[in-house]
Amino acid sequence: MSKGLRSGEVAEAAGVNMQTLRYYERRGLLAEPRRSLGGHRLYPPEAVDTLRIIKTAQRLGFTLDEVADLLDLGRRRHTHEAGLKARAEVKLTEVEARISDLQVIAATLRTAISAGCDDLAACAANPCCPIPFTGLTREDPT
Amino acid sequence: MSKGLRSGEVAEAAGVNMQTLRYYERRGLLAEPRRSLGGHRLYPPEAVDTLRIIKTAQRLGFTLDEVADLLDLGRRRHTHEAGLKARAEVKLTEVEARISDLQVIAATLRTAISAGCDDLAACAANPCCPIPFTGLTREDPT
DNA sequence: TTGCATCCTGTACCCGGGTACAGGGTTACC
DNA sequence: GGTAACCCTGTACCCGGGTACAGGATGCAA
Repeated sequence: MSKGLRSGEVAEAAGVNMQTLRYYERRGLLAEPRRSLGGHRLYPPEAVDTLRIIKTAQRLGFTLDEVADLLDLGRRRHTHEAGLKARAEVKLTEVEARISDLQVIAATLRTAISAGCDDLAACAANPCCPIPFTGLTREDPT
Repeated sequence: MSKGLRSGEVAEAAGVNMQTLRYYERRGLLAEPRRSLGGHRLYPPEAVDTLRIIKTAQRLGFTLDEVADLLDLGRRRHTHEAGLKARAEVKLTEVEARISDLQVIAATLRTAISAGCDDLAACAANPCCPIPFTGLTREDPT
Protein backbone atom coordinates (compact mmCIF):
# COMPACT_ATOMS: atom_id res chain seq x y z
CA MET A 1 0.00 0.00 0.00
CA SER A 2 1.78 3.10 1.20
CA LYS A 3 0.57 6.54 0.11
CA GLY A 4 2.01 7.94 -3.07
CA LEU A 5 2.12 7.08 -6.72
CA ARG A 6 4.69 4.73 -8.10
CA SER A 7 6.92 5.69 -11.02
CA GLY A 8 4.90 3.67 -13.47
CA GLU A 9 1.68 5.35 -12.43
CA VAL A 10 3.11 8.84 -12.68
CA ALA A 11 4.69 8.10 -16.04
CA GLU A 12 1.44 6.67 -17.30
CA ALA A 13 -0.61 9.60 -16.02
CA ALA A 14 1.71 12.17 -17.53
CA GLY A 15 2.18 10.29 -20.79
CA VAL A 16 5.90 10.02 -20.27
CA ASN A 17 8.46 7.24 -20.20
CA MET A 18 9.53 6.05 -16.74
CA GLN A 19 13.16 6.64 -17.61
CA THR A 20 12.26 10.21 -18.30
CA LEU A 21 11.21 10.65 -14.67
CA ARG A 22 14.67 9.62 -13.53
CA TYR A 23 16.20 11.82 -16.17
CA TYR A 24 14.23 14.86 -15.03
CA GLU A 25 15.14 14.08 -11.45
CA ARG A 26 18.83 14.10 -12.39
CA ARG A 27 18.36 17.34 -14.31
CA GLY A 28 16.72 18.95 -11.30
CA LEU A 29 13.30 19.37 -12.88
CA LEU A 30 11.48 16.95 -10.70
CA ALA A 31 12.08 16.88 -6.95
CA GLU A 32 13.38 13.63 -5.53
CA PRO A 33 10.33 11.90 -4.15
CA ARG A 34 10.24 9.96 -0.93
CA ARG A 35 10.90 6.25 -1.03
CA SER A 36 9.24 3.11 0.17
CA LEU A 37 11.12 0.97 2.66
CA GLY A 38 12.42 -1.05 -0.25
CA GLY A 39 13.68 2.03 -2.09
CA HIS A 40 10.88 2.48 -4.60
CA ARG A 41 9.93 6.05 -5.48
CA LEU A 42 6.60 7.27 -4.11
CA TYR A 43 5.43 10.47 -5.75
CA PRO A 44 2.89 12.97 -4.49
CA PRO A 45 0.06 13.58 -6.96
CA GLU A 46 1.47 17.05 -7.78
CA ALA A 47 4.34 15.37 -9.58
CA VAL A 48 1.97 14.72 -12.45
CA ASP A 49 1.11 18.42 -12.62
CA THR A 50 4.77 19.30 -12.62
CA LEU A 51 5.33 16.98 -15.53
CA ARG A 52 2.53 18.56 -17.48
CA ILE A 53 3.97 21.98 -16.77
CA ILE A 54 7.36 20.83 -17.99
CA LYS A 55 5.91 19.43 -21.19
CA THR A 56 3.95 22.61 -21.83
CA ALA A 57 6.96 24.83 -21.33
CA GLN A 58 8.94 22.60 -23.66
CA ARG A 59 6.28 22.93 -26.32
CA LEU A 60 6.58 26.69 -25.96
CA GLY A 61 10.19 26.38 -26.99
CA PHE A 62 11.98 26.40 -23.64
CA THR A 63 14.91 24.04 -23.16
CA LEU A 64 15.02 21.79 -20.11
CA ASP A 65 17.55 24.06 -18.45
CA GLU A 66 15.25 26.99 -18.98
CA VAL A 67 12.29 25.01 -17.67
CA ALA A 68 14.23 24.08 -14.56
CA ASP A 69 14.99 27.72 -14.09
CA LEU A 70 11.38 28.72 -14.61
CA LEU A 71 10.23 26.14 -12.10
CA ASP A 72 12.39 27.18 -9.25
CA LEU A 73 11.81 30.79 -10.09
CA GLY A 74 8.22 29.99 -9.11
CA ARG A 75 9.31 28.24 -5.94
CA ARG A 76 11.61 31.01 -4.76
CA ARG A 77 8.85 33.57 -5.29
CA HIS A 78 9.76 36.92 -3.61
CA THR A 79 13.18 37.58 -5.03
CA HIS A 80 12.59 40.27 -7.56
CA GLU A 81 14.17 38.50 -10.45
CA ALA A 82 12.65 38.51 -13.87
CA GLY A 83 9.82 35.99 -13.96
CA LEU A 84 8.09 33.97 -16.60
CA LYS A 85 6.95 37.06 -18.41
CA ALA A 86 10.43 38.35 -19.10
CA ARG A 87 11.64 34.92 -20.16
CA ALA A 88 8.66 34.55 -22.44
CA GLU A 89 9.50 37.85 -24.09
CA VAL A 90 13.04 36.72 -24.77
CA LYS A 91 11.82 33.40 -26.04
CA LEU A 92 9.33 35.11 -28.29
CA THR A 93 12.02 37.09 -30.04
CA GLU A 94 14.02 33.91 -30.51
CA VAL A 95 11.04 32.18 -32.03
CA GLU A 96 10.35 35.14 -34.29
CA ALA A 97 13.95 35.16 -35.47
CA ARG A 98 13.72 31.48 -36.21
CA ILE A 99 10.52 32.03 -38.16
CA SER A 100 12.03 34.71 -40.31
CA ASP A 101 15.07 32.57 -41.06
CA LEU A 102 12.73 29.81 -42.15
CA GLN A 103 10.75 32.23 -44.27
CA VAL A 104 13.88 33.19 -46.17
CA ILE A 105 14.58 29.51 -46.68
CA ALA A 106 11.06 28.83 -47.86
CA ALA A 107 11.19 31.73 -50.28
CA THR A 108 14.48 30.50 -51.67
CA LEU A 109 13.10 27.01 -52.14
CA ARG A 110 10.05 28.41 -53.93
CA THR A 111 12.24 30.45 -56.25
CA ALA A 112 14.44 27.48 -57.03
CA ILE A 113 11.40 25.33 -57.70
CA SER A 114 9.75 27.79 -60.03
CA ALA A 115 13.04 28.42 -61.81
CA GLY A 116 13.03 24.70 -62.53
CA CYS A 117 16.38 23.99 -60.85
CA ASP A 118 16.93 20.28 -61.05
CA ASP A 119 20.62 19.73 -60.35
CA LEU A 120 22.69 21.32 -57.64
CA ALA A 121 26.02 21.04 -59.38
CA ALA A 122 24.61 22.46 -62.61
CA CYS A 123 22.99 25.30 -60.70
CA ALA A 124 26.21 26.16 -58.94
CA ALA A 125 27.94 26.45 -62.30
CA ASN A 126 25.14 28.50 -63.84
CA PRO A 127 25.20 32.22 -63.08
CA CYS A 128 21.49 32.49 -63.96
CA CYS A 129 20.44 30.11 -61.20
CA PRO A 130 18.58 31.93 -58.41
CA ILE A 131 19.93 29.71 -55.63
CA PRO A 132 22.27 31.85 -53.52
CA PHE A 133 25.41 29.75 -53.27
CA THR A 134 26.97 32.42 -51.14
CA GLY A 135 25.23 34.06 -48.24
CA LEU A 136 21.49 33.29 -47.80
CA THR A 137 20.87 33.93 -44.11
CA ARG A 138 23.31 34.13 -41.29
CA GLU A 139 24.66 30.95 -39.72
CA ASP A 140 22.72 28.46 -37.65
CA PRO A 141 20.10 26.78 -39.83
CA THR A 142 19.05 24.70 -36.81
CA MET B 1 54.76 20.55 -54.90
CA SER B 2 52.56 17.96 -56.64
CA LYS B 3 49.38 19.14 -58.31
CA GLY B 4 46.32 19.37 -56.09
CA LEU B 5 45.21 21.26 -53.02
CA ARG B 6 46.05 20.02 -49.57
CA SER B 7 43.37 19.57 -46.94
CA GLY B 8 44.26 22.75 -45.18
CA GLU B 9 43.98 24.77 -48.35
CA VAL B 10 40.62 23.32 -49.27
CA ALA B 11 39.30 23.81 -45.75
CA GLU B 12 40.52 27.38 -45.74
CA ALA B 13 39.05 28.14 -49.16
CA ALA B 14 35.67 26.69 -48.27
CA GLY B 15 35.58 28.17 -44.79
CA VAL B 16 35.35 24.78 -43.17
CA ASN B 17 37.26 22.87 -40.53
CA MET B 18 39.75 20.30 -41.81
CA GLN B 19 38.13 17.61 -39.70
CA THR B 20 34.92 18.35 -41.52
CA LEU B 21 36.52 17.31 -44.80
CA ARG B 22 37.30 13.91 -43.38
CA TYR B 23 33.84 13.75 -41.90
CA TYR B 24 32.17 14.49 -45.24
CA GLU B 25 34.43 11.95 -46.90
CA ARG B 26 33.24 9.31 -44.43
CA ARG B 27 29.65 10.36 -44.98
CA GLY B 28 30.05 10.01 -48.72
CA LEU B 29 29.59 13.69 -49.53
CA LEU B 30 33.06 14.35 -50.71
CA ALA B 31 34.84 11.90 -53.01
CA GLU B 32 38.06 10.39 -51.70
CA PRO B 33 40.79 12.46 -53.29
CA ARG B 34 44.03 11.07 -54.60
CA ARG B 35 47.01 10.96 -52.28
CA SER B 36 50.57 12.07 -52.32
CA LEU B 37 53.25 9.38 -52.02
CA GLY B 38 53.26 9.95 -48.31
CA GLY B 39 49.51 9.58 -48.01
CA HIS B 40 48.46 13.20 -47.83
CA ARG B 41 45.18 14.09 -49.53
CA LEU B 42 45.46 16.09 -52.74
CA TYR B 43 42.17 17.61 -53.84
CA PRO B 44 41.16 18.83 -57.26
CA PRO B 45 39.96 22.46 -57.24
CA GLU B 46 36.33 21.32 -57.75
CA ALA B 47 36.34 20.00 -54.22
CA VAL B 48 35.93 23.56 -53.03
CA ASP B 49 32.85 23.98 -55.23
CA THR B 50 31.41 20.79 -53.87
CA LEU B 51 31.85 22.07 -50.35
CA ARG B 52 30.08 25.28 -51.21
CA ILE B 53 27.23 23.32 -52.73
CA ILE B 54 26.97 21.21 -49.61
CA LYS B 55 26.86 24.24 -47.36
CA THR B 56 24.22 25.89 -49.51
CA ALA B 57 22.00 22.84 -49.52
CA GLN B 58 22.38 22.61 -45.76
CA ARG B 59 21.29 26.19 -45.37
CA LEU B 60 18.22 25.35 -47.41
CA GLY B 61 17.28 22.84 -44.77
CA PHE B 62 18.58 19.59 -46.22
CA THR B 63 20.27 17.10 -43.90
CA LEU B 64 23.67 15.70 -44.84
CA ASP B 65 22.06 12.44 -45.92
CA GLU B 66 19.75 14.35 -48.18
CA VAL B 67 22.62 16.40 -49.55
CA ALA B 68 24.59 13.23 -50.29
CA ASP B 69 21.58 11.94 -52.14
CA LEU B 70 21.16 15.18 -54.06
CA LEU B 71 24.81 15.13 -55.06
CA ASP B 72 24.92 11.70 -56.52
CA LEU B 73 21.55 12.24 -58.08
CA GLY B 74 23.37 14.85 -60.14
CA ARG B 75 26.20 12.45 -60.93
CA ARG B 76 23.98 9.58 -62.01
CA ARG B 77 22.05 11.89 -64.33
CA HIS B 78 19.84 9.91 -66.75
CA THR B 79 17.97 7.63 -64.39
CA HIS B 80 14.52 9.10 -64.28
CA GLU B 81 14.36 9.54 -60.56
CA ALA B 82 12.98 12.61 -58.93
CA GLY B 83 15.60 15.34 -59.02
CA LEU B 84 16.34 18.39 -56.99
CA LYS B 85 13.04 19.96 -57.88
CA ALA B 86 10.95 17.21 -56.33
CA ARG B 87 13.12 17.12 -53.21
CA ALA B 88 12.88 20.86 -52.90
CA GLU B 89 9.10 20.63 -53.03
CA VAL B 90 9.05 18.10 -50.23
CA LYS B 91 11.48 20.18 -48.20
CA LEU B 92 9.39 23.26 -48.76
CA THR B 93 6.33 21.66 -47.24
CA GLU B 94 8.44 20.55 -44.26
CA VAL B 95 9.71 24.07 -43.78
CA GLU B 96 6.21 25.48 -44.09
CA ALA B 97 4.92 23.04 -41.50
CA ARG B 98 7.74 24.04 -39.18
CA ILE B 99 6.91 27.69 -39.69
CA SER B 100 3.28 27.23 -38.83
CA ASP B 101 4.17 25.28 -35.69
CA LEU B 102 6.40 28.13 -34.66
CA GLN B 103 3.67 30.62 -35.40
CA VAL B 104 1.33 28.84 -33.03
CA ILE B 105 4.08 28.92 -30.41
CA ALA B 106 4.72 32.61 -30.98
CA ALA B 107 1.03 33.40 -30.72
CA THR B 108 0.77 31.47 -27.48
CA LEU B 109 3.77 33.27 -26.03
CA ARG B 110 2.26 36.61 -27.00
CA THR B 111 -1.03 35.73 -25.36
CA ALA B 112 0.69 34.60 -22.20
CA ILE B 113 2.76 37.76 -22.11
CA SER B 114 -0.17 40.08 -22.57
CA ALA B 115 -2.22 38.14 -20.01
CA GLY B 116 0.60 38.92 -17.61
CA CYS B 117 1.39 35.30 -16.76
CA ASP B 118 4.37 35.35 -14.44
CA ASP B 119 4.48 31.91 -12.83
CA LEU B 120 4.08 28.59 -14.54
CA ALA B 121 2.83 26.68 -11.55
CA ALA B 122 0.30 29.38 -10.69
CA CYS B 123 -0.87 29.46 -14.30
CA ALA B 124 -1.33 25.72 -14.40
CA ALA B 125 -3.57 25.94 -11.35
CA ASN B 126 -5.52 28.89 -12.68
CA PRO B 127 -8.33 28.03 -15.12
CA CYS B 128 -8.30 31.60 -16.48
CA CYS B 129 -4.73 31.35 -17.69
CA PRO B 130 -4.54 31.29 -21.50
CA ILE B 131 -1.53 28.96 -21.63
CA PRO B 132 -2.72 25.64 -23.06
CA PHE B 133 -1.42 23.08 -20.61
CA THR B 134 -2.94 20.36 -22.70
CA GLY B 135 -2.52 20.19 -26.44
CA LEU B 136 -0.98 23.23 -28.20
CA THR B 137 0.41 21.76 -31.43
CA ARG B 138 1.12 18.20 -32.33
CA GLU B 139 4.30 16.51 -31.14
CA ASP B 140 7.83 17.30 -32.24
CA PRO B 141 8.72 20.82 -31.11
CA THR B 142 12.15 20.36 -32.74
C1' DT C 1 69.84 17.47 -42.52
C1' DT C 2 67.43 19.78 -39.56
C1' DG C 3 63.35 21.89 -38.10
C1' DC C 4 58.80 23.37 -38.20
C1' DA C 5 54.33 23.32 -40.45
C1' DT C 6 51.22 20.44 -42.06
C1' DC C 7 48.91 16.30 -42.34
C1' DC C 8 47.86 11.39 -41.13
C1' DT C 9 45.01 7.82 -38.28
C1' DG C 10 41.84 6.28 -34.73
C1' DT C 11 39.07 7.33 -31.09
C1' DA C 12 36.50 10.07 -27.91
C1' DC C 13 33.72 13.93 -26.95
C1' DC C 14 30.23 17.90 -27.51
C1' DC C 15 25.13 19.64 -27.74
C1' DG C 16 19.81 18.30 -26.16
C1' DG C 17 16.56 15.18 -24.88
C1' DG C 18 15.90 11.33 -23.92
C1' DT C 19 15.81 5.66 -24.54
C1' DA C 20 17.54 0.88 -23.78
C1' DC C 21 19.59 -2.78 -21.44
C1' DA C 22 21.52 -5.90 -17.93
C1' DG C 23 21.31 -7.79 -13.69
C1' DG C 24 19.38 -7.46 -9.74
C1' DG C 25 15.61 -6.25 -5.56
C1' DT C 26 10.50 -5.23 -4.10
C1' DT C 27 5.41 -5.36 -3.93
C1' DA C 28 1.11 -7.09 -4.38
C1' DC C 29 -1.99 -10.58 -4.79
C1' DC C 30 -3.57 -15.46 -4.49
C1' DG D 1 5.29 -18.28 0.38
C1' DG D 2 5.13 -18.44 -4.49
C1' DT D 3 5.24 -15.77 -8.52
C1' DA D 4 4.11 -12.01 -11.60
C1' DA D 5 4.59 -7.39 -12.28
C1' DC D 6 6.93 -3.82 -11.04
C1' DC D 7 10.89 -1.07 -9.82
C1' DC D 8 15.88 -0.26 -8.66
C1' DT D 9 20.84 1.02 -10.19
C1' DG D 10 24.53 2.08 -13.43
C1' DT D 11 25.92 2.45 -17.88
C1' DA D 12 25.70 2.73 -22.79
C1' DC D 13 23.41 4.20 -26.82
C1' DC D 14 20.43 7.03 -30.21
C1' DC D 15 19.84 11.31 -33.43
C1' DG D 16 22.80 15.17 -36.48
C1' DG D 17 26.69 17.59 -37.35
C1' DG D 18 30.53 18.08 -36.34
C1' DT D 19 35.08 19.05 -33.04
C1' DA D 20 39.14 17.67 -30.26
C1' DC D 21 43.00 15.11 -29.02
C1' DA D 22 47.00 11.93 -28.96
C1' DG D 23 50.76 10.14 -31.07
C1' DG D 24 53.03 9.58 -35.41
C1' DA D 25 54.45 10.46 -40.32
C1' DT D 26 55.24 13.98 -44.36
C1' DG D 27 56.40 18.17 -46.90
C1' DC D 28 59.22 21.66 -47.86
C1' DA D 29 62.60 25.29 -47.27
C1' DA D 30 67.13 26.83 -45.57
